[in-house]
Parts: sequence; structure tokens; C-alpha cells
Amino acid sequence: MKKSSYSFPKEERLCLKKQIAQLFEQGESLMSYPVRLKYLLVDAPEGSPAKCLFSVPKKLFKRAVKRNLIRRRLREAYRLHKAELYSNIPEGKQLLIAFIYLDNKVLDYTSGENAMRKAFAKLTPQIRNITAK
RNA sequence: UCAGCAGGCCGGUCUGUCGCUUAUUGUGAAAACAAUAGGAGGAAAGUCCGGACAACAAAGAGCGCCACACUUCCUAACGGGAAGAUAUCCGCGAGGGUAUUGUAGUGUAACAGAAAACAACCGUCCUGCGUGCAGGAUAAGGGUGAAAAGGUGGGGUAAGAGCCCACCGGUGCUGCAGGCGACUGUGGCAGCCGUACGCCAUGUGGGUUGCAAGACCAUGUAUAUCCCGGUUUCCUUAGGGUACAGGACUGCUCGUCCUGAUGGCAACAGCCGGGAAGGGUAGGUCGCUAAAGGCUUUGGGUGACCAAGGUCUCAGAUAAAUGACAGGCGCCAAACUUGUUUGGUACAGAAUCCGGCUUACAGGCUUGCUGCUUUU
RNA sequence: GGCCCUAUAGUUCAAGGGAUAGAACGGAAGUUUCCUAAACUUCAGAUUCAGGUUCGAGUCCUGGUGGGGCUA
Repeated sequence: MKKSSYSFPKEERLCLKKQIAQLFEQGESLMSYPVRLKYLLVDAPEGSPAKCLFSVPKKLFKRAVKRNLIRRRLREAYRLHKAELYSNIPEGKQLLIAFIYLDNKVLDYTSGENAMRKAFAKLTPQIRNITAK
């Protein structure tokens, strides 16, 4: 890593419309309360090991302030803990992840952090399975 | 002091760690890295009005549709704002809400009630006789209703009535005074006068769509569809007028223009050019933020606002940054140990940009004014 | 982001500003039957919310809330 492992530049974010459509059509799901994950492993010789996006449905929170707050907290939790995920992703592959918030209450940072740890713990064996095939 | 009315303003702050984004500078071939500076609001919201800007459309006339409607002013513009006018309702009051074009025409007013506007059910009075009915006169009195035919007093009459008179209220015309004006005050004349809501009429304004507008670059499939023109082959008289249909202006009508088929009549294939429709792409750059800009001083105006001078540059993201965590301070509430603990700290997040309106909002500051009751 | 539409019983729809907001299906109770179905009788159940206009709003006007659509 050229930069500090806690940075979160644009190339680690999922922002191409094509890739998002691919992720939601072909990706697999995983629950880790209060978020739901959607993930897909694709071939990518260059670039960052993972790309992710965070989503809070408008149906749960009508006000944009609350949606922004949750999305920012989730992003911080991902940014500070992504190193433990990156070590498990093999060379030449790229992981696309979408985090979708499910609760209808605004939860604090620590519960988001716990959810993130739990999600990574669940995700690593799944990645091994896929790569083994 | 307390309660209240009208207006204006603010709406947390500091430190540390790790991040995001824009600009500039430096290093570097580039990717990138480093430093410095900036990085949500009074409503950024609802998308309700008005503009700027952009694309498309546009010979014109009439009608329709939508919005607005007292006066003077402000403004780029407005359905917004300021200062007023009149009427009415609420409040003790400071004040607040609503309405306002119309001497034309026309409609409706459930139930109840005699009657909802060319009004006789009861009543009152007159006449007739068969003495309780018929014919008339009459809006003074009467239960109903949201609303009942100007009000009070006098004259008058068979009984009554703007039938007549005086005063008052209102309407129309008009003289004088004040005001830029709506209008106000006051005098004269006239006709004697209901209320509410519509339709309708009059005047003014409105082309449509919206930055996902639009411009450029990149990526990229197929000439498989349709039309027109030219040319080659084959077939075939050619050109014009009239009516019909469709389309555009346009929501409708007229009108204008264009096209089509019919008017005796076309067909097939290849190539070239143009157009339509369809398919594909979903990346980037511009638009994009220096503006009807902010702050401030002076002057003008009752005010909205305007003029002149000075000074400043103040978000530009694009699956979308402006943050997360920890601690301190401030503010509010409760508890008691009276200076500690515990809890809370609003509404809410730019998406092309401005001017308004509306709605949400913990708490606080400030200017002017009011007070029936209450305290000093 | 921009531009629009809409809201009536549990569901699908009605209702010229004027009695208690109507109909169908569904629900509940009863009659009939040995029991069920069918049939018949009865009942319950609604104008998205807050203001305003009006004597009187489901309807007219204003604002909020919810639901839905279109747009490269």
C-alpha cells in the first residue's frame, strides 16, 4: 500500500453504473444486522482489491440528514477495518460490495463497527469457497 | 415585574486522532504524493409563484383555457413586498384576519316557513248576504329560518303602507374644500332602497419544455426497416386544374402552407446521397458558479427600496465531498450534598443560479408598543 | 435532481354544495339442515390530516402527510 491503510480514495468506491447493475444482478447476499451485504468477486488485474457502496433506503428515513449520518458512520467503520478484509482477497481479483442499512432507527457508531467485524468474519470463508472452485 | 402585540437578528464553540473534496503551488514521464487556503442553510425543505439561462417552435386574426383584479409606489419580474383607503369580523388594548374590477344581463338559496323576491297562511279593514262563507283592500303584528322587504317619530287612512313629512343610514348624479390617488368632509337634487354565493362581462398577463435543458469528445452494432432524389435495367404518354383526406402553425375555428391517394397506370434489383424510425453507448469535458453578489459608510425616502464611495471573493459534488470518534467549555432541565451528578442540546443537508411565498424549528438577543384582571 | 398524478367501508368503485355518505364482494350473528354448501334476514364498518370560504363542505380554496408515475 502506498498510502496509509486507513485512507478511502475514490478508486475504492463503487461508482460505475454498469458494475452496480452487475453486482445486484449476479451478486450473493449476506446478513449482518443491522446491514445486509451484497457481494461479487470479479476479475481485475489492476486496481484496488475491493470496491464498495453504502445505501440507506429512503423508505426507512425520509429526512436526508439521517440517511447521510448513517451512511457516513458505516463508511467510517469500513474505512477503519477494511485491512482485515483486504488480506483475504487473492491477487487479480476484485470484490464488489454493497452495504444496505435495514433498521428503522438511527444506531450509533459502535454497533455499526460490530456489524462490520461480523460481516468480514462471515465473508472470508465465502471468498475462499469461491476461489477454490 | 408579569402577561401580550408587531418587527428585526442569532441559532453553538475549542482541542486531538484518522479521513473526504475543490483550488493553487511544488516534486514527478505519469499515476500519485506533500504543503497552504476554502468547504451546507435560515429555511439548503415543499416545488407554490416570478425571472435569468438553454433548446425547440413561430405569417396572422378571432374564440377558448389558466392566473390576477381598491389606490399610490418598490422591483429584472411576480400571484411578492411597502405605505395607505373603505367595509366587516376577532381582541379591553397594542394589533390581527378577510374582502375590494361591474349603474349591463342572468341563475340558485335544501329543511323549516304564508312567503326566499311579480310574497296574502293567520291577522286587520271594507262590501255582500244564506252569519260563516265569498269577493276585494292591506306588508303595521305573527311562531320559521343563515337571511324576512330601510330605522325612529309624526301626519294620513275604512284598515294600512315612503302614501306624505322630519331626522338618521344607504344608493345615483352634482357643487365646494382636502389628498398624487383610492377616498374623506360638507352642501344641493333625485328615486324611495334587501342579503349571500355563482354564471357572465370588462381589463391586464401567459408560445412549449426544462441543466437528466443543451454543446463537444470517446465507445460502438447494422445497412436487416421505411421514405425521398439521382443513375443503370425493364415497363410506361407527359404536364396542369378541380374536389377529397391527412399534417403543421394550434387547444378549437377560420385562414395560409405542405404532403398523400384518387384523378387510366406502375413494378423489380444494384449503387450513391439525404432524411425518418429503430438499435447501441450510460464514460469524460464544458454548461458550473463574479453574481439583479456579500460586507460597510454616507445621502435620499414614512417605508419597501434607491444612489454614490470603499472593501472582499465566499461550496461546486456527480452512486454524489463538507465527516467519524474521544475529551473540554457554553446553554437548558431535574435531583439533592449548593457545586456536583444525571440527562438533553431544535428544525434540518447545496445539486444550474437568483427574488419571493409557504411550511418545520430547542433556546436566546434586541427595538417599539399595549394592559381588563394581577404585583410593587 | 426536475416534472406530474392521486387519496371514500377490509377490497373494487359511486355520490349536481343540502336528511342518517350508496352499491357489489368480503366479515359477524341468526333462520333453514342431522351437518355443510346454497338461499333468506339482520348487523358492524369509511370521506388522508389541519385551517379557510359558506347558513351548511366528501365536493370549493390554501397548506401539510402518505402512495404512485414519467424523465438520460
